Amino acid sequence: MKFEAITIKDIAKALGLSTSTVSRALRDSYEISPATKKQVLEYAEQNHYRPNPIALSLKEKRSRSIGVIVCEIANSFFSQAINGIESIAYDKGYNVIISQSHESYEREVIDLNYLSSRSIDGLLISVSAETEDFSHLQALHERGFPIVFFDRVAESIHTHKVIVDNFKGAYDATDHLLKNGYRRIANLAGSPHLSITKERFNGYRQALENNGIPFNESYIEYCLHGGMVYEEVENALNNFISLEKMPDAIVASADKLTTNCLRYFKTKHIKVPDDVALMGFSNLDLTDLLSPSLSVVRQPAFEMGQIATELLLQLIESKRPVYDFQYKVLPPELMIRESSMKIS
Amino acid sequence: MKFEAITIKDIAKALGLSTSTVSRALRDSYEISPATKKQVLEYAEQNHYRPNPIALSLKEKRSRSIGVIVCEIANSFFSQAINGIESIAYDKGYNVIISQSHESYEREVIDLNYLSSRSIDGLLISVSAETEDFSHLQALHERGFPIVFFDRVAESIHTHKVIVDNFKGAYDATDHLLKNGYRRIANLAGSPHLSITKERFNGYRQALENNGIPFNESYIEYCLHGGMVYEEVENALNNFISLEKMPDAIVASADKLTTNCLRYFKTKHIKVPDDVALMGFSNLDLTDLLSPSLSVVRQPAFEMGQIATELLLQLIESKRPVYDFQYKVLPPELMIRESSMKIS
DNA sequence: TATATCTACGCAATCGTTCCCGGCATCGAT
DNA sequence: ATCGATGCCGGGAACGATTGCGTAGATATA
Repeated sequence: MKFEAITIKDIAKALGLSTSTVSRALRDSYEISPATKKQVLEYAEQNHYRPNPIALSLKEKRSRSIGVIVCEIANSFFSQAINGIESIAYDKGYNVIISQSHESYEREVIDLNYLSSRSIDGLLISVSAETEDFSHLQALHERGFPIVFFDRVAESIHTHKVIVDNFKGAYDATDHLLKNGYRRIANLAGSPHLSITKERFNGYRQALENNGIPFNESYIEYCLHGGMVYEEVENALNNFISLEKMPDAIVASADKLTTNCLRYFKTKHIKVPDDVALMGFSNLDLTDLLSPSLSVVRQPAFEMGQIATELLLQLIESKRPVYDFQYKVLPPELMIRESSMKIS
Repeated sequence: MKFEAITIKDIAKALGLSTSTVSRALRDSYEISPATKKQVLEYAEQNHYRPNPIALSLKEKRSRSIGVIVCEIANSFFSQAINGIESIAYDKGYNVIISQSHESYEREVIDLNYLSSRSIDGLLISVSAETEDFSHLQALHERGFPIVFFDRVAESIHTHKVIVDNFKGAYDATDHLLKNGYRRIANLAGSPHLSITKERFNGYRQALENNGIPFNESYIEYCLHGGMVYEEVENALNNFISLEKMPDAIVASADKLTTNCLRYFKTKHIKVPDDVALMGFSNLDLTDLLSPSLSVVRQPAFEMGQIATELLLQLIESKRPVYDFQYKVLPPELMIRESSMKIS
């Protein structure tokens, strides 16, 4: 099925004018007589003329659209971040093209190639859990392509980055559990390749240390797919509960880890927080309705999306190369509920 | 910051060839000598040459991208549907551009104008809760632009549509509540403009009728924003509980209605299902972890996205106008849990 | 040797739009 | 009457890639 839209040429032919005149009339140029303008404008209106954005992109060498690569949009944190991205992009007249890596490195590379071949003016990315090698991004960045990282960043690439204070988030969560009497606190961590996993682990560890609790190697388990696959959470938790000294509390380092953790305990009839307390990173809107209601570390996802987009557009619209990159760190928010209640 | 990518012209100039030769060499044409091909291919590889998709779009009069308009991506049903859309589009080499209407008619019109001005080859849409007037879509459709509706359809527009059997979903949910002993069943409905709201209401009403229960006008409340705004759910439920004969069960017709309903009851310390049972449409992955766990009508969102996309691509790639449109109705799935337990 | 055939490339148009450059009227001033 | 200014408009190149057609030069055939 062909959808042939009207062009400036069609208008010119119909009205016996040149394309230049029509173009100028449509852009309200002073060089065109009011009569001609009126004629052109009316004809364009009647025939639903819309400038072809593709032709404009070709001429202007910009598409006025930005690409976004995240692991999953069906993840509260990312869908909220995307809302933030969209809110800014929309205001500035940019289109947003979203791709999902589904936590796969291979897919991330494909998405990147797809997007970067000049159909987007810049990229916002939160790397996949599998990604260890950042050379695909590095290469693009070196050739001057605008890239801004948010949440999961590539430390080796020197550009704008927007993250939450993951150290503080994990520190505060762990500290809160300690204050509530828990002593054997485990860390259910995401992919070891991710910057956020390391930062969160460091916060967790520092809180233990500051409270005089020695770090126990068997109290950390990594989930390569960040909790996307239930079995990997199941295995990790099986390991925890089969320890002689089973943990009495868990700090989960990602959204899916937190909820799948709860699902595991429910399945195994392990009571939260009586048998084991739970506190995790999550941006779900429903954590207050869960059973038990979940104590969480919440990230300002919407704001992160907004700030990252502002930085990207700034990069895109800058006349000269930018070397002064920003590293924005936003505060997380602790929301205390039932799952981390004081030990009785 | 400018990102100037290499073009076929640059290669031609560097190698002392014409652009035609370079183009043909890159496409492995038989007309080009092996030596030249090798030279061109190597130079292109070294300099990261990628064909400019915008130039190709201009020439081929197609962008190989499709637009999607939904109310919110931060909604399980839609994010799952988008995953389905993406899975098919990706396989067929199409880009997906997502826009959110945020349940606003005005925003939907803007999104549509933005997308339709030839930067997309076709559109998948689930209309906003506010939308009563479909002329913006009608106009586009009449001019031959490929459109496929899913979930929330415009009845008056004759094109492919993919929905779930909303009547059956609501019928079965209501019937289930009746079988479990509930008699005063209310319907917390979404926007009265939406096709799905009407279909679900009809299912609800028919189930009552078939079980010999008269329909009570005060047992239906509409929420114009489909539950997006908590206050509107609050008002509706305030009306229900202030009735002399308060409902003993509620059928909620949308995701946000269902969860906000639960939130309301939790806030008011109304016990579910002891004081009032709850059953709703929802595609959340966490309904089993809520307190109480929720009985829901689940839609095959992923499959809906896939089917809608297949139909759209079929429309886009069809050589001649299509007049034989499909109306796919998929079965919903009832998931029974605690919130609709048998009356004791 | 003259003609036909084939190889390997270049020219130019095309997609829709913008914009520089130019040009033809008309008008007022000298 | 001539000149400059101004108003109004058209021609054509450019953006990047593809492709039908033309053709120079080499080789093969008669």
